[in-house]
Amino acid sequence: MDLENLNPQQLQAVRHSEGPLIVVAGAGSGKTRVITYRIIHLIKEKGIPPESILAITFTNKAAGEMKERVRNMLDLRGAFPWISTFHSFCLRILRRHISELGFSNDFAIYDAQDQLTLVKQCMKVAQISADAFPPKTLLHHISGFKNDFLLPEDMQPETMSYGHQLKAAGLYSVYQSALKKNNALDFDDLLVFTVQLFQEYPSLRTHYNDIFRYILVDEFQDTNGLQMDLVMQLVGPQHNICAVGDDDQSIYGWRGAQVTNILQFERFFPNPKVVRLEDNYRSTEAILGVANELIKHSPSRHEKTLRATIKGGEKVVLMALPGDEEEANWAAKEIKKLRTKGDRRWEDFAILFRTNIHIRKVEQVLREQDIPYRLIGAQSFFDRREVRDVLAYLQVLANPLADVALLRILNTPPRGIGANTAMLLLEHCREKGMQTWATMHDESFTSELSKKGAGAIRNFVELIGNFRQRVEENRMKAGEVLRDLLTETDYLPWMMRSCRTDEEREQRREAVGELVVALTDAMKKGKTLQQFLDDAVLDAEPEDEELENKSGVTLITLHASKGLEYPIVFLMGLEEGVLPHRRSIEEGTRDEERRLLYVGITRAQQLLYLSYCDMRKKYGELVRCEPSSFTAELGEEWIVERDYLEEMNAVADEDDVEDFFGSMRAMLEGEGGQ
DNA sequence: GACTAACGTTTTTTT
DNA sequence: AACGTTAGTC
Repeated sequence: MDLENLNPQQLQAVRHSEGPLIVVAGAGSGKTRVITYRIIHLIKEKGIPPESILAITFTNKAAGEMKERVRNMLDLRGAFPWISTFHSFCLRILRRHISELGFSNDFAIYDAQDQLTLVKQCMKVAQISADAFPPKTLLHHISGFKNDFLLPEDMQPETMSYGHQLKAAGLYSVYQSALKKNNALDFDDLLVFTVQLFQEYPSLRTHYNDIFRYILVDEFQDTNGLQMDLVMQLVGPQHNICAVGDDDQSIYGWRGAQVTNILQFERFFPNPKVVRLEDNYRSTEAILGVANELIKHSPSRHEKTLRATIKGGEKVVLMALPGDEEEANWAAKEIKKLRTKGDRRWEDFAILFRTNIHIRKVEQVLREQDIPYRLIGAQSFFDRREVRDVLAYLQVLANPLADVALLRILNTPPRGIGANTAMLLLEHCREKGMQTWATMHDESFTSELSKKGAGAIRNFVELIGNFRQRVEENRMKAGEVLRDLLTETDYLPWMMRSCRTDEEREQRREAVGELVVALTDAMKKGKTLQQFLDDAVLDAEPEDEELENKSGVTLITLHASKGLEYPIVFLMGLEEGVLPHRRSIEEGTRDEERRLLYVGITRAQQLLYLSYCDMRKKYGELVRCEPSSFTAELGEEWIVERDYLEEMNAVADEDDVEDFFGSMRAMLEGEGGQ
């Protein structure tokens, strides 16, 4: 293996083998390379069996990339390191062992929307007003409890002072038993139950300790308490843990991430070897100058400075604009100009924003200007209504207890089971403590209904039963069965009828078509319906090769941009209230917003444009904006401030002169002609 | 029960 | 501006 192109620090990290290792890796310091080389080094030079290496990342994208890189450097058949996200790792453990905790192994996973639906249901049961207590907030608190590994029975309401958290503590057990009744786990549960499993069954823990001799965790600054617990459990007595991260890039505090996990790593794993990667190979000196200047304002951090290996570079532009429309148009124009003059590809550009909502304006302008773009993350494929409907059908086929899914499709499309019947159904379930599916078979329930209602329920039960059987009988044809189902239930025609425009119709048809193809593919790969649904929830990016290969300008949120890099970056919306976000200002988490900006800046390789507006549309209304307070923290050395309006006026003046001569010429020519 | 129109609410970031 | 919820009508 060729280690010569690594710098001394990188080499140290790669070569270290026994005992805890922490790699503090600044942005663009070749972190991914170190991780990959380290894995390869362990296997090839130290003779470690690949399957005893576990690498954990936060996103599927990162996991996928790591797998890809390792695969390219390793021509192993069969044995391969286990590389996955925290959540999918836990999922695999739980699918095998969760029965020990009294759950059935075919549990469903609830995503954010499912969780919200369930919380709303629970709040109704517990008679909590959704007006006084926003369901989202309660859910957020429940998630907070879970991230601290607090179970419902650990709640101590008397220690809680304020209303929302207190209410959430009360709701927690209701929510948790509702999940259990639905045979479902939410995202956090995947971790909670795994930690619980290892806690209650030490032999199981030892078993996995024996399997995983070397553990590597990427983006360590983003681990929360629960994830730290899991890491501690997984790391056996040998303490062969390699944690890689950068406290300056900690941007998931709102999800319970604790920077102390990396800042005080030695508290968890004594006497770690510490390696710092401070040489940046990604960005110009100018871009790094701005980044370093900004992050100096960040309190309590590992002291470090990113050193530029690429000297000089164009100054970073800080542009003032009158409005968001102009901002988007300006970027579009600049991109077009740079592409032709600078011989760039569309893929070289990225537009970064604080929130998804802001991306829409840019998207619209790019479409108008015929600039191809790829939207990352924003409205995920799996968030589309028709996709969720179809997945709900599949979930009901896969898992008879999937109540949230069942209720979603109960009357979608309308089949005579209206609000009344649904209400009776729910009440009956609650009274008898029965599952929805079982209740629909229950004589004492159906006899309560009108003749019409009872008939509708009977038809529905028959329909689902019928298709469940058909899927069971022929897995390979699951795609076809799904298509039949959507036709026979009138779902597809019904949905098409409800579309207002042809474009919408086409999009929906496509989405459903893609889903059918994806299902068929998954079945061909030998996956179960269960696994297909797992992938849909946990890896919510569309598994769409077309989008992967699609060329174009990247539109992406700051959060989603972490770990990525682009030659030219436009970072928009540097306004007080946007970045830092209004909520962050209220909650006092400005420091995290600064790091978010830092992450954004360090994505840029060659050119960086920062911009802010005077006015921006908010809730469909024009609102005045202040430049972000962060703009004052960027230093002056590498910044050039520009004003769009002034430049336009200057250009207009030039145009006027041009116009004057033009009309003179026309006049003279006109005279000459006479 | 199904459909429509008006109303009110929403917005952080992700597995 | 866009979405979900609700009240009112057939």
